[in-house]
This record gives sequence, C-alpha cells and structure tokens, in this order.
Amino acid sequence: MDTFAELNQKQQEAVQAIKGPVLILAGPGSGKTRVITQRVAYLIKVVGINPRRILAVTFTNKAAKEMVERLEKLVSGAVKNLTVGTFHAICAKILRIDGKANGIPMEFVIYDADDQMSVIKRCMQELNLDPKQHIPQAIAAAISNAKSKMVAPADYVKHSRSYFEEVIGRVYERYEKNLFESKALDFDDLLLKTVRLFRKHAEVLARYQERYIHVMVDEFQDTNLVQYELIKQVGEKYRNICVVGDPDQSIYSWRSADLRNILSFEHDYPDAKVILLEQNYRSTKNILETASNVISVNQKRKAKRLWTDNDTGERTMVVEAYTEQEEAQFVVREIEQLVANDKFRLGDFAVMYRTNAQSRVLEEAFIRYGVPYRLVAGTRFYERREVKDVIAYFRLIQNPQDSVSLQRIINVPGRGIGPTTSAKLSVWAQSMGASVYDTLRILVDSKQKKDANAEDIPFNGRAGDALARFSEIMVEFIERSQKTNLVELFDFVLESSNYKQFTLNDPDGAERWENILELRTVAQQYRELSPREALAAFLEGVALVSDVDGYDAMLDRVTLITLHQAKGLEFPVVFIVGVEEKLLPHIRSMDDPDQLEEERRLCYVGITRAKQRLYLLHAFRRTFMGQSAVNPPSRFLEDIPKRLITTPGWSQREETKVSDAVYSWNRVRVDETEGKKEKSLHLPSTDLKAGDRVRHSIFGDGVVVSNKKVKSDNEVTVAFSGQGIKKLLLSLAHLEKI
DNA sequence: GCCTCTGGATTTTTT
DNA sequence: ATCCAGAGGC
Repeated sequence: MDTFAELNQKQQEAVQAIKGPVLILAGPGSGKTRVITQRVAYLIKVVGINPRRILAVTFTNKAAKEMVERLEKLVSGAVKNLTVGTFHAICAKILRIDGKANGIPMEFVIYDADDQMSVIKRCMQELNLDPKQHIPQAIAAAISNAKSKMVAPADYVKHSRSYFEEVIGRVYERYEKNLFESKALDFDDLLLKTVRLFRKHAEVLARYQERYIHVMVDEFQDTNLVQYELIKQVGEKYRNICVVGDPDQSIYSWRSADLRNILSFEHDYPDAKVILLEQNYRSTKNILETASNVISVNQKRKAKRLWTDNDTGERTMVVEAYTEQEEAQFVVREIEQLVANDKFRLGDFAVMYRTNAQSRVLEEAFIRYGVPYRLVAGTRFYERREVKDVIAYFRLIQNPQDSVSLQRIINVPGRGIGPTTSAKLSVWAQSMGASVYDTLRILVDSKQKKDANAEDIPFNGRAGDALARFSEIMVEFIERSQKTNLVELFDFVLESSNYKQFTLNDPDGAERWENILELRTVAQQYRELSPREALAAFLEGVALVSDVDGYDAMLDRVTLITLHQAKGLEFPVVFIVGVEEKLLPHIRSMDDPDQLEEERRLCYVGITRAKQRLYLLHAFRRTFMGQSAVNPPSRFLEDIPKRLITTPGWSQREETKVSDAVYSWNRVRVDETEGKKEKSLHLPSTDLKAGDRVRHSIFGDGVVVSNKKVKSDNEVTVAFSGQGIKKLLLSLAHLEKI
C-alpha cells in the first residue's frame, strides 16, 4: 500500500537525493512522513546501506515510535539497528557511553523543568536573592535560553548588560555548580554537553562521524542552535545531511527554536539540494486557500505555492458567538448534527484553542450534552506528585548525590525530618564540603561507633535517629538494587519506605495508587535487562517521555487540543475557537512583529490540520480571568477573502438557544454507538450522583457522596463500607454502577 | 509538623 | 475565576 511508485515526482526526488546535503521544504499535508520513511527504506533496501549507519532524529518520542512502526512494515528486521530518536534521547545515550571522557559520570540523572526550578530556588536562597524581586521562572527561562545558544556561565557574566542579567549570571554559575555536585543534567545539558564532548574529544566524535553515513532530521524548523551544531558535527564526514521542515510551521521560538537554522541551511551548505513539496493531499481547495491567504501576509518567509487536486469542498465557516458559552454550544451542536447525518464520527472532529484555559468551557458543553471527548494533555502522568516521588526514590538509588530527589523524599512519607532538620543537615554538609547523602552516611557511622566526634554532630537524639533510619533504608535499597530485579525492587521500596501505606491513607489514595501501579508496569518492560541496566534504562525512559501511552487515534471521541499540540495531526473537521484579538494573536505577542508572525503561523498550523471542513469561531464577549471583555475578531480573519467564507444564518444561530431536552435523543444515540468500547471517560459523570451505589476494584462497594467537576475530570467522593470515604477521579477509578 | 490563609499570576511546553 | 506557592498561625 505504501510503495515507492505511489510517490509523486517531487517526493521521489526527495527519497532518492541521497548524496550530499538536502533541504526538503515540506508544506502541510505534503506527505512528508511518507517521504522520510520511504527514504530510509530506500537507503536500506535499494542502496544497501547498513541500517546501523543511519541516524534519524525526530522531535517527539511519538514520532520516533511511529517512524519505527512504519519502517517495520517496509524493511522488517532491519529497523532494530537504526538509530531513531529525539535529540535528547540520542544525546543521553551518547553521554551515558562516552560522557566519561568529559567528566560526566555514567550514573548521571536527568532533571526536568520541575527539578530545575527546585535547584534554581535553592541557588537563589544560597545567594540571598529575594524570589519576589527576581522571579525564579524568568531566571530559569534565561538560563535555558543561554544554554540553547551555547553561552557558558562565565560568558554570560562577562557580557551581562543589566542588573537583572548580572543576577541571572550569578544564579547560572551557582546552578551549574549545583547540578554538577548532584551529578545531574538538565534537558539543555543533554544537548550542550554532547556538543562540548565532541568539540573536546575529536576521537569520540570521529567514531560517530564514521558510523553515521546518513543523517536525517525532521521538524528542522524547530531546532535550536545547539541541535543544529550537533547535526553539523556528526554529519561532517559524509555530509549526507537531510533536513526536513516547514518554516511556516515554526511555532516554538519561545523555546529557543531558531528559524535561522532552516533559513541559513543553504548558506552553510551551498551545495545543498533544495526540494519543495508543494502538493497537498490533505485538505480541500478552500481550506488550503484559506491557509495560504493567512500565511502569505508574513514578511519573513520563503515563498511557497501550495496546491491540491482535492475537491473545492465547503467554504470556511466563520462564526460569531455572543459569549464563549455560546461558542462552545455551537461547536457541540454542529458536531451532533454532522454525526446525526452520518457524515462523520466523533473521532473526526478536533476543537483547537490558543490557551489551555479555553478548554474548560468546551468541556462543560461536551459534558452537558453528553458528547464523549478527549482532552489532550490534562495533567501529565510524569508530573503527578506520587509518580515523581516514587521516581525520586529510584533516582536516589542510582545516584545518591541527587540532591533534588533527596530533598523531595527525605520526609515523604513523614519520618520526623522537617524543614529545620533538613536545613541543618544541608548547612552541616556544606561546612564539611560533602554531599548531603555522604553526610548522612557519616552520621550513621559515628552513631554506630559511638565515637568521640559525636559532639560535632549537630543533632539531638530524635532528629539524629530519624536521619539515621532514613539513611539505613536507602543503603538497603542501594544494596538490593545491585541484585534484585527491578519490579521486585519496586515493590520492596514502596513497602519498606512506607510509601504504599502513606499513599493509600491519602484521601485521593486510590487514584494515586493506581498511578503508581501504572509506573510499575512501565518498570516491568525492562525485565530482560540486568538489575543495574534495568534501573538505568527505566529512569532514562521516564525522564525523556512525557506521556505513558500517547493518545489513541482509534478512540472515537472529539479531540480538544491546543494549537501547539495539534501540529503534525490531521482531522476531517476542525474548529478553531477564540479567533479574536488578544487571544489569537495573543495579547502577549501583539507588540512584537516577530512574535506576531509566529501567532500567524500558529493560526496557519491550525487551519491546515483540517481535511474537509473548517470552522473559525470568535465570541463577541468573553470572560477572561474573571473579567468580561469585548474582543474584536482576529485580524487574521480579515486576510481571508470573502469568497472563501460562509457565516451561518440566523436560523442556525437561533437553534443554539433551544433547551437541552431537544438533544436528549441524540445523547442516547451517542451512548449506544460508543458505550461498549470501554468504560467511557466522561459519559458517566452525568449519571453518578449522590446516593448511587458503585463498585471499585480495590475498595469494593460504596455509596456516592458527591460528584463534582475538576479540571478535565470528575472527582467522585464515595463512602466505602469498611474502607472509609475516598475521593476518586472518575477517569481512573473504574467505578462500576451497581 | 501540619493546616489555613493570602497574594500573585494566569501563552504556548515536542524534551 | 482559580490555581499555586509561601507565610504565618495553631
């Protein structure tokens, strides 16, 4: 089905241009993914390149996984030897193996944004900086920015131009020192330290250069300077560098993505072959034209002329609602109608918005009308407290110098080591020039020996005992980690740390515990490795992956998603809501021409996700941060020629005000078609009410006390016989009505 | 050591 | 409106 012959002429050219640098500019829906996979398959099957010698970089783990899956069908077993992954995953692997040459310990841990903030706050404390005067988030962003541009702390300090920059410089230096002592790398470090390693150790770089005959990078428009540098380094020997991207879809400049990379590729590689993929296979002519008109206003842009053989299709529907509630209502109604007419299924629809805050009112409407939906990325699994806590235990086992993890769990569950004791411990550690963990060991040793130095230990009986006890269990964990398999270790740690008990006692215990069990199944995936390797692989996996299962495109539900997250996806019907000044473009981007161009690209990305129907909605009046305001329609709407647009007539508008009862037949319909697939996430919310009897897999039978909406879910309070009252999240708890 | 209260902020978040 | 961090009270 996916064969070479089915590619158009340009695509074939892109697949076969395997000598030297290649820049593929791929418009939306131009079959980019197919080209990339076909190209790899071509290299292996036709050219006879050993898969081991191909490097393919993607931007998400999901994209990497998809690429591997597609390739499996084309070249079967050969994929095993390919290097496919994100920049971060690939760099982590390189540093794990070769980092030692540049002073990076093999057991380093990876700090995420959360851990980073902890370190920054600690640094600021140590430097006596008031977090109210200098906002830690801003400092974190500045440091990350500096790292993305390969500016070292010393350089930063040298070139600081203002008091604020000077402060940042000081925190930056301290921050680096802290990370080093914790044997930790942040996300930016993974890239930066790899580039540095390659610069300093030509022999290491040479090995990778020699190995990778072909280097490919997807989503090149979103790479930053370090990433580009990395590609240049690795690809230098063979110069078979193929980058694929679309400058018009660059929407991550605020994360240091640098559009100049793609714009200057031809400058850096004058012999680069440039291939434009301009035929669109996704959208109708009207949608594509709408998109082109919006994007063509941008000044800093390579001209590109997209075209399609697809039908003209429906006109773009531009809808003005009175309020955001009416806007949401229109969306739901329209979806119900299209589904009722058997034109589409729920999975065909996506509703997109600029800010997460907008999802709320949409959810309320979907719940009210009983239309199943899926909110992409509510609370991320790995950001949940209990998940982070448990991971912290394992990070500490692998690397006891990890101060962030230690701080996190030293008193979780509570073991009598409060802030005072904790602070005292850090001070003592600093005075001895040792890490906190090593200090704990010293404490235990001297306690056991009851030696003469005991008077130096600044802890009286109770605090000292608590610290010693904690230290002892950690030592035991570390010993066991050498020989016990990961899942057994997992269970042991949760039991003996008392974390299991602690969790189950929590009001939200059931939900928390289920998350921990979920994490346990992740740990199970590494059962084939030796204990040491399994632990390392597990930690690396959880550090670099943001979602457990990704999302299931098969699930027949309406998708609610931010414009940013929608990149790379496609839907038969797309609604973009809040197409208003101050929202899209966002108010924070309105005074900077470059940022304004990015907002426009964001709008373009949204529009080009649509295959058959496109709705652009705005509300006359919108409540925003508790304040109601009147926003004019987005300037982007004015760039769409009238001939491409329809606005709904009054009859259609009127209907949105009809009472809920009118839709009840529809709700039943949806229930019937959807119900069996799995216990649906959101449908029962309207059903479960106080007094209902329910059954839970762990707690048994109980009675519903209350059911209230929280964020993207419903919090159901249930009184279980003999188990007490628990608060459960509906989406996770598998409550069965009895 | 835990709980409640208040003040401040609230774009986007592939890793 | 609402969520969160940090301060201060019990």
